[in-house]
Amino acid sequence: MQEARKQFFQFLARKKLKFTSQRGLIFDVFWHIKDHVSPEELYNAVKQNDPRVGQATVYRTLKLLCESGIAREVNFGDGVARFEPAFGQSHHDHLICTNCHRSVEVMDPKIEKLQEKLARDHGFTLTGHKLYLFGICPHCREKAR
Amino acid sequence: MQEARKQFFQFLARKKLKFTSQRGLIFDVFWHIKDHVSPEELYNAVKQNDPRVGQATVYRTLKLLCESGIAREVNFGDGVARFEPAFGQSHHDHLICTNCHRSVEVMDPKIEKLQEKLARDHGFTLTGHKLYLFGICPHCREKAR
DNA sequence: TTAAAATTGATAAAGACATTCAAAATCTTT
DNA sequence: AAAGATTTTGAATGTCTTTATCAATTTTAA
Repeated sequence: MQEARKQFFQFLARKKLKFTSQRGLIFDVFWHIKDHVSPEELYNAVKQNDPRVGQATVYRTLKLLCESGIAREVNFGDGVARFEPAFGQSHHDHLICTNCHRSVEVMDPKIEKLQEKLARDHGFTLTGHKLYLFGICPHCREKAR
Repeated sequence: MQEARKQFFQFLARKKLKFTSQRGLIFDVFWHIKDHVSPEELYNAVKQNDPRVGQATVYRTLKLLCESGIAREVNFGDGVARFEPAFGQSHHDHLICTNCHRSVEVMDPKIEKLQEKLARDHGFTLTGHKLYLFGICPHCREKAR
């Protein structure tokens, strides 16, 4: 059994939540996609495996996945929440093309360090952050010419 | 007349949009608050000056304020859009307490520079960014003990 | 002043997500 | 393994934010 799956089950056990086939299925489908999905996209993917699963269950399970550290919510500013695998994935931020809306995962340890320091300087204990860089990707810039 | 107001009017003129009393009032109230406001908060504040203004107009004007560079949208992840003055204000990001939801404006030129570089390294032309730092503020940490 | 065009406000609509609740599934105890 | 307690589920409904519609009004250019 994969590490992530185990972690999710352990989380459920710790919280005294029940292990249902729906939760297992939603985890599997989510984990298999390996990309950002909106709740609706995930719901559609899950339905292909079991059409009887309701979308409320997908929303509920997505919340559990986040709480257990398996998923992470990202928000590109288009009014739709998106979720991506967080467990075992190295942390990263997003560089988003405002033209074609595609995103690239980026990461700079120096920025992370400075964020820590910035928070500390204000007396905060940093628990997380979200950084979105918006710009025009090379592809769109090329096309614009 | 204030600089910001002038900029807003010039924006309207440039876009061949009309100068209405509502737009003037919404600008004034927004500018006077000098803090993040949700559309609803702004709507309520505007109503105190003129109860006949509709909330659709507030939403519409808020969009214009953003387009004209007067306002900037921020999103603390609580499902409500918030807007803050952007004109004449130096750029900053937000450090948000996940416990009491209060926010502090922060800024680090080194981080800004590194963001530029990060985008450039991926061939992107950076047009903007949003950075949210989440943590526990000194006040809440103290109370927790 | 008048006509063309944009704007307004009330209302309805859309869209994402949360809640409700009876039925079903899971877990615990025996 | 049966029963009882408890949680979860799915369908429907509700809520909340934001957007669209449209007739009436206001602004602006001529």
